[in-house]
Amino acid sequence: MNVKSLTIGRLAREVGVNLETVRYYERRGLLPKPPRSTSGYRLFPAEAARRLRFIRRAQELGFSLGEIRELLSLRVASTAKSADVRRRARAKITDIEAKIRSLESMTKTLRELTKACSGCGSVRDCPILESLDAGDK
Amino acid sequence: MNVKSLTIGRLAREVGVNLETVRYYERRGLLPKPPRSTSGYRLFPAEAARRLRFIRRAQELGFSLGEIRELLSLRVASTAKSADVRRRARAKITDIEAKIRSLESMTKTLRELTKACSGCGSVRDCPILESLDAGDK
DNA sequence: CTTGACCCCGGACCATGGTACGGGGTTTAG
DNA sequence: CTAAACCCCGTACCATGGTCCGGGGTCAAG
Repeated sequence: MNVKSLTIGRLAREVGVNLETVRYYERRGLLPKPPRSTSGYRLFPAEAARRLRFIRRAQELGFSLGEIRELLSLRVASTAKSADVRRRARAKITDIEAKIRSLESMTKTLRELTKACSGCGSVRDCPILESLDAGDK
Repeated sequence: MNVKSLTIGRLAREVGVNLETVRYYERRGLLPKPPRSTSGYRLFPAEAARRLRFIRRAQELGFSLGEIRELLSLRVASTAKSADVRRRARAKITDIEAKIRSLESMTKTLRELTKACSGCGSVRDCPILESLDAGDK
């Protein structure tokens, strides 16, 4: 209450997730355990909302909760050596760049598809459709 | 056997997935039902392997099997109107571009993190760590 | 001081995406 | 011709990521 804290219900509504999901993430260690009011209510700091949004965004990008925990731990690992954090961050960068390349090859193919089909009447006449799964890096 | 077909086991090994997974994808409509030998064995065309690799890659990028089926259907929808395929392809392009932007904001933050920390001895001294979840688009 | 909205917790339940099992036929190398 | 290796199918089981339930306490408005 001292600064500007959120109850679990407010937090969940603000971010647009189920209340139970917030508790679940806390159990799984993705959200730090918040302080409690005298009656036991969770009092989340405002930044918990940013963290929660980050988690959801990362999930949509194909990261598992375990991987997301790793990503988040990069900013929290106060005991780890800087060199270790850098190494792990670089590994993540490499992973993410591979994802970006895959996604770019998908959009490229899809763009060719929409362009090449502009003139066709029926899709069965479009040979370009054959190429969609060819984008192996 | 006529052209160059694969048994389910060969296909699975070639792509590096479990044999049961191939059957599962067939049930879910992600792989077209292959012709069968007289004794009932599946005889997959060589391109099934490409399709299977596409599926796995798309999964790593956060697409559900349902979404992947939609992506794949763009090249197969022989009854659909070209205009419809174009519309759906454009929608997918928009989705994918949003993913790319999210991933880019992640790598950007991670890169700042590795750069800014180059001089720090211990991570607790690095204020830049605070920024990791700030990349809201 | 009650009523409705909120919170607590543990445990049951659910959907997705597989993976394993097991009884039975097939194929192929020796 | 036989054993190993493969394939068939249906069904059961599993992990992940939630979601719901229900009995009970709490808080704020009227």
